[in-house]
Amino acid sequence: MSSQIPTGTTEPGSQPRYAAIKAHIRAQIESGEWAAHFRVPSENQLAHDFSVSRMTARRALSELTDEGVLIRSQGLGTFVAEPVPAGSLLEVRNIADEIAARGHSYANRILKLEQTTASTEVSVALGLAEGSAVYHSVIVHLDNDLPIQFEERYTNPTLVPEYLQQDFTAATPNEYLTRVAPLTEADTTVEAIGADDTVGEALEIKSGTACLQIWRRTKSSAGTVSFARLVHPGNRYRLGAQLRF
Amino acid sequence: MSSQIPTGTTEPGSQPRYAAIKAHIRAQIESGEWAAHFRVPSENQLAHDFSVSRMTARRALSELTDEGVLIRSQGLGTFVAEPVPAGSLLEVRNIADEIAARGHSYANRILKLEQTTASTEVSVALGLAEGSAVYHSVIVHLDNDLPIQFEERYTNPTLVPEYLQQDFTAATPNEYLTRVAPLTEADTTVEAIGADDTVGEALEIKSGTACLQIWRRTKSSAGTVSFARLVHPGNRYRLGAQLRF
DNA sequence: CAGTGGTCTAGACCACTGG
DNA sequence: CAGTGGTCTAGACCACTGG
Repeated sequence: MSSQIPTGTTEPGSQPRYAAIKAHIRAQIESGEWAAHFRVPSENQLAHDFSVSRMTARRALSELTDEGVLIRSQGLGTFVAEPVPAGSLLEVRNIADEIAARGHSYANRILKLEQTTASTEVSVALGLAEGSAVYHSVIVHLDNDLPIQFEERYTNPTLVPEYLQQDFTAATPNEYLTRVAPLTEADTTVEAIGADDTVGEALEIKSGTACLQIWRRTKSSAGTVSFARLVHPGNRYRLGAQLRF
Repeated sequence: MSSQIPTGTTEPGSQPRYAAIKAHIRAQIESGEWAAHFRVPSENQLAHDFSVSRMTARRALSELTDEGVLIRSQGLGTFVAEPVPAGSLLEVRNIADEIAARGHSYANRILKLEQTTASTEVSVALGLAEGSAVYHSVIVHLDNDLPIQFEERYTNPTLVPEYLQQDFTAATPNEYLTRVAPLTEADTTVEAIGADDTVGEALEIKSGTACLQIWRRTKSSAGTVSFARLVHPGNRYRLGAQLRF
């Protein structure tokens, strides 16, 4: 980092300077030198230490934040992030129970609870005509006050007419539905996505953060009960399964 | 975007300018105006259209690229990305067969095939003493020449002594292991991660891109055969399961 | 208040692609 | 060659946090 390099140029064959700074920070964390919650040097400090502009130091910190390695807070500083909890995959468990089983406190935020009309996707999933009335809820579930699941759910009003009258702060949709329309079948799809703006805001993470997105269609003996989209911040959740053959 | 705004300032209460540009691009894509493979305006064009500096236009394009919405190529331009394929979850299927089942061409790149010593994590997973000799392979699997899985695998040399002598361009590790040490049990963990630099390079995606990471420990009657880490680009892969109760 | 991160500018040089 | 995206600078103003 000592030789003079002209603007916008990188030494041939070497990595970009922001990448060198990222590597340095990762190395400190992996060696244990910088533990979780350790406050890493500020943008200005790194810019000085590595003889780069603040924008370049900033890029290193921003990318590591996007990658879940660091956490930034305006006015406070940048800190080393910490590891993750875990959930179940082959069962359809109630998130509140999962959290309680970990000995953590559970809470939620109800963002929407309304009747709406079925989009093409929702109508196909629930086996209803397009434009039919469906119930729609959006709830954020919190583990020790930290958002851990964004739940968007469409429910068949014929099978669960009382859905909108429930108090979901007391019992989650999963808990309620399991009681009134026992589960006989579930289709699940799992994928990784970058959070969009809506999800990012709800989960208090940056747009683009890697998230586990689970689509789940649940059926009871009477038909398809609901269609849910569950989004978990990648660094705050895992799914596990033990298979036997 | 017409009023003069001083440097570094945003109109109070409004979103940042890069966010406005992102929203505009998303709107074009969602309305169908810009289909997959459509070439979006260049950084300079957007900078001119929105009266911002190129760095600000660039930020909008970069973030959308990180989020899997766009694909960028130096010298060519920036293009609208397209939707995704899908795989299976409850079985342990051979990726080459999955790809063939979709009617696509399969190929792979063998990055490593070596003997090494077991780290703490690997020794625990395989039930060996720390520092024991283990076989290690790193292979990238391609679907129609597009990287779709980064497979890093540690194998127990006692149970599969011929592992390093195999030609994995002809039969994948999964295929070979299934033949010589039939599967009796598998532990699977699924999570979302942002790609690190190694994985990003191997999968030809940007560091930080959302990926599905699957940890899988496979056992046969004789013991734990191998411990694998499978990383899929989030926008190129899905896992599905149908559960019955 | 000084220090932090967040947004933004107007330039620069570079590697890479197609024609 | 002109046009594209990739890296980088040296400044600016801002909102926010703690003391």
